[in-house]
Amino acid sequence: MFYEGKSKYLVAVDCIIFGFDSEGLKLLLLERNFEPAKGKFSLMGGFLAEGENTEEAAARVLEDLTGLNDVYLEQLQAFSAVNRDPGARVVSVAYYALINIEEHNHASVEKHSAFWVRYEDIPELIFDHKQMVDKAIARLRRKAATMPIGFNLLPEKFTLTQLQKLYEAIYQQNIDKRNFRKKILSTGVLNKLTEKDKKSSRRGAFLFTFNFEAYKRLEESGGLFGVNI
Amino acid sequence: MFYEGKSKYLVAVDCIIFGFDSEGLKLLLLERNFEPAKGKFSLMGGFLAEGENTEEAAARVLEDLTGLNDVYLEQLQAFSAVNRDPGARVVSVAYYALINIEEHNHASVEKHSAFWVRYEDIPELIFDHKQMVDKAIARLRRKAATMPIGFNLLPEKFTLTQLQKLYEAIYQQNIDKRNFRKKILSTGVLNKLTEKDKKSSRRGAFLFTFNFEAYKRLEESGGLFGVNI
DNA sequence: CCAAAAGTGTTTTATGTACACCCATGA
DNA sequence: TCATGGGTGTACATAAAACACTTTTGG
Repeated sequence: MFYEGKSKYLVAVDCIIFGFDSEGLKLLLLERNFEPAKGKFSLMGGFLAEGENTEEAAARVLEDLTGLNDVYLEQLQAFSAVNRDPGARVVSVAYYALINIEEHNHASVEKHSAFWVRYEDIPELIFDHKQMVDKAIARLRRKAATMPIGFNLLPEKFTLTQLQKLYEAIYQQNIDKRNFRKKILSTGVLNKLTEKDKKSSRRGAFLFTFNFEAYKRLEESGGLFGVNI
Repeated sequence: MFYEGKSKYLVAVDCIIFGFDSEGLKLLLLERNFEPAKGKFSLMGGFLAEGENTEEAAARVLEDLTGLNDVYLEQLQAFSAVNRDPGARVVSVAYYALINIEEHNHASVEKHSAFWVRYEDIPELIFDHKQMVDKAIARLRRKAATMPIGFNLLPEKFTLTQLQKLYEAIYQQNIDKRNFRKKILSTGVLNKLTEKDKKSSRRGAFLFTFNFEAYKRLEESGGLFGVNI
């Protein structure tokens, strides 16, 4: 038989979980309370179970940790270096997730001894998890430049200033306010509400929601920027 | 022990092998001479062996098939649907490769009952291989728009017309000759030789080689197109 | 009345796009 | 001498980037 004699491997998923709040872009990390690498910092992961695919495994791990389902989840790639995990040969498929940091279940996070850390302050991570994070941020930057996926990191209603701060956090650079507004409004993916958010200023800032239909149209037409040959 | 009781899986690699010649963009496919799906068409694949990572496995599979090593090889992603392979549960990591179609070993290819097929004429493929091909072409298009990776598909020395035909094949659309030359030459990644290729015209066309140093510089500065926020 | 954030337009520059003719050569 | 592919430049349109002031309002 064709498959006989072939080696089998443990298959894991690891999740690079991005969040965003007033302090900036953050990652959800674990302090491992088990061997190997107990006490070190890592991404949240888990093993693939028989009845699920890796995306389902990642979603399961994510829901277990944050209480959230239906989050933005995208596969990065597989990591398969022979000794990447010193405890056993494990092939890991990395996923990155964008979640609304306000909505997650704090109790679940604490139960796992997980914590949010600013992107600028990421500690040393075990195995190849740093490499996964670097790939994830690169992917997020590329993706956010062509599609407005950043909305997944914000509450349902948000101000343009919040959205701009998010983009500034993702790209780690300042953006001109006028140009940013011009550009993002020209895409038509935002609905302006009559409601204002008065938390951050006396004058108040208009709230916006995300327009999913416009997003789909944008996606079909190839994104914010067409492919220039 | 942490890893105990976890299921293990067969891990495969599948290669989407792109080639290019005067007829256009092509894919190297196999007619399977073994079950399951004997007689159907598929990508070239193989199982992960214990001492190698998936990239090495893909390179091994590729060298076995084409006689080529040191080819452009990039991971697409893992495919892990539970029933993707009806013969067994197999998690497959897909790689796409860009090879110089003239240089491959024809004997090896024939030995595997493999054959080149034009991108426009791809037959029905087994399992999720069509999905892999679709992802691969999308990735190739995106990548080729930002980095001049197309050179991997051409001989060492090539004419601008050849290069343009390659881009036209990748994007399946015509490109204006003057604009294409302006743009590609402005990147500085081409070395113009004094030598001419006289095969395709009486006048002859100047040959170019690829400038790897300029490529690296371009890569560091974020590609042909910067990220527009 | 003032501090603090919200909101708004115009000019300049760079990049992309459309478009048509002459050149060199071998047969 | 002519058929064939090689090679070139300019004008227009669109998009990005730079840049500073006015508005609102709660304290």
